Amino acid sequence: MTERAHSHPEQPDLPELVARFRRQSRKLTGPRQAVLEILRRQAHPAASKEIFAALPRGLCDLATVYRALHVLERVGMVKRYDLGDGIARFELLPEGDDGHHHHLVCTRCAGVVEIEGCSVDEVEQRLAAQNGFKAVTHRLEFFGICPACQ
Amino acid sequence: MTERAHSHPEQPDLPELVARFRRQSRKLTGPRQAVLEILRRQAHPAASKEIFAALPRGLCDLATVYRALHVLERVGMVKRYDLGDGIARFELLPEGDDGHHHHLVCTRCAGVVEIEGCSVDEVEQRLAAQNGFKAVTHRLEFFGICPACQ
DNA sequence: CGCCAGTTGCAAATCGTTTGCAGTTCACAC
DNA sequence: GTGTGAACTGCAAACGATTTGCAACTGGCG
Repeated sequence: MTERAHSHPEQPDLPELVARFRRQSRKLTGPRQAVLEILRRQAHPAASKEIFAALPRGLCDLATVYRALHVLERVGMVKRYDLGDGIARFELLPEGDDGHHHHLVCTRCAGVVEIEGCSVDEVEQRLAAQNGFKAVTHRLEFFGICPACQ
Repeated sequence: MTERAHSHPEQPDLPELVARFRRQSRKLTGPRQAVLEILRRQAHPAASKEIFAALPRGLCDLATVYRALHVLERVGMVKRYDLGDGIARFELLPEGDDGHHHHLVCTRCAGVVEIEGCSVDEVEQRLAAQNGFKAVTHRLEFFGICPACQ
């Protein structure tokens, strides 16, 4: 399963991303720019290692990719997803968007379908009220077997 | 946050669990029985290490706890949860129940509230139909700040 | 009572991720 | 430009959860 269905119809271009990053008063280095460029082309959450592998050979160390992803997450340009295997995956975040959405993951081939919209918000509200919690959010991912794997 | 709210009102007793386990044609050993006994007393998902720590000192190796939990999971007596930190947690499963439910986790103190019921099933159905997926399930956990931590 | 597949302890191995440290470089000041 | 210091990077070692190889051990059936 490799389809890149209806997702991120219009990824921002590199210059725009770079500008956004600079606005956060961060140093724009080769590795960071390259990581942004890779993320820009991903239709689905990408693991650190995948990003590393997609980088021009030897551009930088794996540790640097991890550090770059942390910075990008901290400044809100990237969102971390946990798709159920213990591997962190990252997606570029549109400016000013919290990027809240979910995924449908094939448990056979690990293929991913992006799900737009989220209907759990009311539940969230109710839970917060009932339990006195603040700042309630949620993590929701779907798993199943995709057509190709059945 | 340590409250053990409205959860598992009636945990099965040890003999019953032991019988269930035996029915799966597994060897009932000291460590396994002890792990069941610990799980029986948990109101919330417990990490392998917590279970290990709660065991009579020196009863068995940590590796054995991991192995026991795997067996219990395989025979459907225990369910694994991922509460967002990279640590597996386990809850005893009532017989014949798939134990599907969710949790509300405090991001400050890691306290857990058990959530009963689940309203995502219709969404699940729709996703399966729309994407041609089979056997669709989901993983949903809520995070927030509990009253005591605010 | 004996056997042996299933279990266990122990230590070493994995795997994703993080970190200490010394050397390098970006971005702003002059 | 050129200098400078804070940020950044490479490398290798450290980490923490979990798994595994292997030899010794033990439930539970015959």
